[in-house]
Amino acid sequence: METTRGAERQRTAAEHRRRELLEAADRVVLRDGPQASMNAIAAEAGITKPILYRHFGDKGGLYRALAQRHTDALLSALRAALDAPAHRRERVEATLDTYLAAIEARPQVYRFLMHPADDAAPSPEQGFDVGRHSAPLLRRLGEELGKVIAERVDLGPDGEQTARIWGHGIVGMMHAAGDWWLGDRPCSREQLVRSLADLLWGRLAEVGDLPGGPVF
Amino acid sequence: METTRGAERQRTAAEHRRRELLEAADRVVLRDGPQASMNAIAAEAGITKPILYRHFGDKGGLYRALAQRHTDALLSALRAALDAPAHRRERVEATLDTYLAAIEARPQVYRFLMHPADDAAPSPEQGFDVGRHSAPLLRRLGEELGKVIAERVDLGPDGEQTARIWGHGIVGMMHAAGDWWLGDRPCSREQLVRSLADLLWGRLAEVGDLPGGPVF
DNA sequence: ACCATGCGTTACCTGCGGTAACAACAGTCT
DNA sequence: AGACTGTTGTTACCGCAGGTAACGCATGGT
Repeated sequence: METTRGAERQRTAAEHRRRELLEAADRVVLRDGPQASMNAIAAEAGITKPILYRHFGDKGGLYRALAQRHTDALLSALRAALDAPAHRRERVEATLDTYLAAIEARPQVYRFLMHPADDAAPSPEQGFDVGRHSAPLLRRLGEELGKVIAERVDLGPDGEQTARIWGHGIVGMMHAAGDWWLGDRPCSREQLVRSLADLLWGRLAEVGDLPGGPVF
Repeated sequence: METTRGAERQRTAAEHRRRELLEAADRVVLRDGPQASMNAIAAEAGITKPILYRHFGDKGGLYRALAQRHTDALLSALRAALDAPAHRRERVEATLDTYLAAIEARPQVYRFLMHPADDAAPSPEQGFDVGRHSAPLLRRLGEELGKVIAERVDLGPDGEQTARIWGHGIVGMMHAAGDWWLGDRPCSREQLVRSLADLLWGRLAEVGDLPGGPVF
């Protein structure tokens, strides 16, 4: 019964191949951005399209596999920042800074993760399928952060719901501010981090009106 | 010299035509989502592709024109909420609610605005052009809100910078939370609005730790 | 009468995602 | 050994998208 060992060897070989293909895809995405074509990826890997399709099914499959690697990496970095032994404010600042540093270091990857072209199947369903399309990374980050908040912070009844809302909200804040900052570079990373943390710390509620504002 | 009058009449006719085309495109986008094809739009308008291209240049042009209409509409609604004569907290809640109500009412339009396929030109520039691609609507909203904050709130030195950061951050928060909420519908709109406003009001900084958290 | 201009068409090109259909080679079973 | 099976790779193709060139046809100014 040599089949099992042979099958196993073939399986590990396939996984190895898969990793090679993903690395090639990575290089192309890093170069061409999110609209990298399957042809280009296949060429970079030194093979032709159908092999890619045999390994990943369709473009969405490849992109999902590719995205998961980076998402996992980013998530573990963020978790480290969230888990640091420090006060809450410092942890929040560290998390923001980790995210911003990551997108600053590899903008093309970030761009790919956030805007994976269209991916989603044509989905002839009539119902609103809004949401499934948009950057799975954002969703995952939001859910993850929501879980962490729910675990660590005492929000009373309905706390879990609130924590999820906050998780998605904070991630969205981080993302949009980071996206804008990465484009225009209007200030240093430190200042951006501090301002966002200030926002989360309720400074908006505390500061006074300027003259000429509404009467109330 | 009849040319001027004739030219003028033709110009207004062209503008009229343009509006008709935009309305047809609107209908198709409302039905097919953001991946509406030029062929489909032309068919809906009762004409053929080249006319569309003569009017709007390329797909990006049409989509930009289409987006601006909706963006303007949404922006004016938001401005109304921001300008209401009420306390800051109420204005913030009203703004959040206005946005959420809008995306709830017409998800396909919202989806189109946020993810206009690829739009951006192939841009052979080498430098990172990150940012220009992603939803111009988010940028515009962020800038707009930043301006309003800078006008109304006293943030001391560097206030304008801070206001812009906050503008983009808050808009991103609203957007991500709204996107998630629209997909999963985990709670009522009122609760979402209240939780987000709470977040902006610094509740994250105030609430206590749960037992079992980090030692610090 | 003439011709410039704008609206509209048909027919085409390119490049994409995706899929047959077939060639070559490994190891397996008898 | 030799037939059998499954994996790896190829070429050639389909359908559809965005985009364009070349041509008909009306209209209105000179």
